[in-house]
Amino acid sequence: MDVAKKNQTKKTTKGRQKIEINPIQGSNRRQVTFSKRRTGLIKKASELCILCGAQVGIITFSPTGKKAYCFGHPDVDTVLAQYLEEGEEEIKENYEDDEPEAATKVSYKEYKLAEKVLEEEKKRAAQVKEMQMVNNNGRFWWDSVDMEKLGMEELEKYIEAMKDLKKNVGLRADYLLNQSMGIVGSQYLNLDSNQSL
Amino acid sequence: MDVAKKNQTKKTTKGRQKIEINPIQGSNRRQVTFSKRRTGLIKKASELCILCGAQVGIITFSPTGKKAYCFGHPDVDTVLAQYLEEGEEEIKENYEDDEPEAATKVSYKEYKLAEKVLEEEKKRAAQVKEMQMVNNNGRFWWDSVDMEKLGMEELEKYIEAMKDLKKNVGLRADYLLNQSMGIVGSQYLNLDSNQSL
DNA sequence: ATCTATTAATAAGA
DNA sequence: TTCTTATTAATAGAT
Repeated sequence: MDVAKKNQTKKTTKGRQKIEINPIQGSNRRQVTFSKRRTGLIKKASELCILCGAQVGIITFSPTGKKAYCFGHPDVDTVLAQYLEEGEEEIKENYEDDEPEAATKVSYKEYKLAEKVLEEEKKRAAQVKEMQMVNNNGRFWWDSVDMEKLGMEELEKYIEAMKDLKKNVGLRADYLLNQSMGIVGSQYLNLDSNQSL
Repeated sequence: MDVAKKNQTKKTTKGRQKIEINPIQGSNRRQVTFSKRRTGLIKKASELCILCGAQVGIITFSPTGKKAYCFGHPDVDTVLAQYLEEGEEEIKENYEDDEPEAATKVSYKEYKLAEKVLEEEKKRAAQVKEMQMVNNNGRFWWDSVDMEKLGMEELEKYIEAMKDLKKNVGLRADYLLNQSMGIVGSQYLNLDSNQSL
């Protein structure tokens, strides 16, 4: 504080005021606070990473707007992947007792997340062009009847196509598996193909 | 501060000291700081949620130990799923122009995440018992030769088994698809089944 | 864990 | 959003 300000008898601001931690009503004030505190949160997180060598991932959404503000060290996706892998470890532990029932002991968080990703994949897959790469006149490449009629060269091509597909879109293959079940079902069993698996 | 302490001329502590944000060397001191600051970080996050109605997800790993300390509002997986869906939206936008090349424009973060999860699935799947549910004397249920020999009842059972499997473990089905490719490959094409797809 | 002297974050105002 | 300040809140070091 410089001398001029020190000599002022009237304080220029009220300074920081004590607040209760309750929802802020004014939307403008709320947005300002969100901005300030989000910055502070991420600063704290980065300090934690540097001081302690920790890995931290943060994702924030303001109530209005769908924009995600993220922080991650080393990066958000690495931390997320480790979080998911931890879920995998828990499943492994569950298998140790070798009971058949162990198969149903899947962590809820893993299942829920996989389910959401899968749902998105399914929705979008209908519009995807390269789906036709593994579909030959409506027959999928593992369709039992036609499989053996294919020459080695053709079969190899389909397998390569499947590999590329997998490389490019990851979970897309899951959709194909669903489709195959639907096809077998409607062909032999008259199942409703819209039912959710 | 009570009167007795007030009258002491010697200060009882040095109080908070200024520190530089650099890696803490002593592992004990580092662990203490991690614990304190992790608590502080999560407190700040919860305040942000309440004050501003924000959604926040935090995942932290200390450098030692694989334990994840998480915070989430409404919960970690909801926030994660929204983060992933945001990636999906970006992909959808890429599809708008209907180019064939658009199919390969998968967000790197989505691909990397799916890849990691998939890798874990593959590693562990070899040990999983219920794999045998879809395996009949070494033949997979969609094995072309034997498929048509199965009765309706048996086939239906296998499909139900597959559905349960899918319901329980989400991405596990991907492994089966890999296996099917490996089997077809080694049977007809003499591919190395250990190659990564 | 608890204690404080001190630094750091931030509410309000401009 | 960015800046200022008075004040509250977080925490480093020690116990």
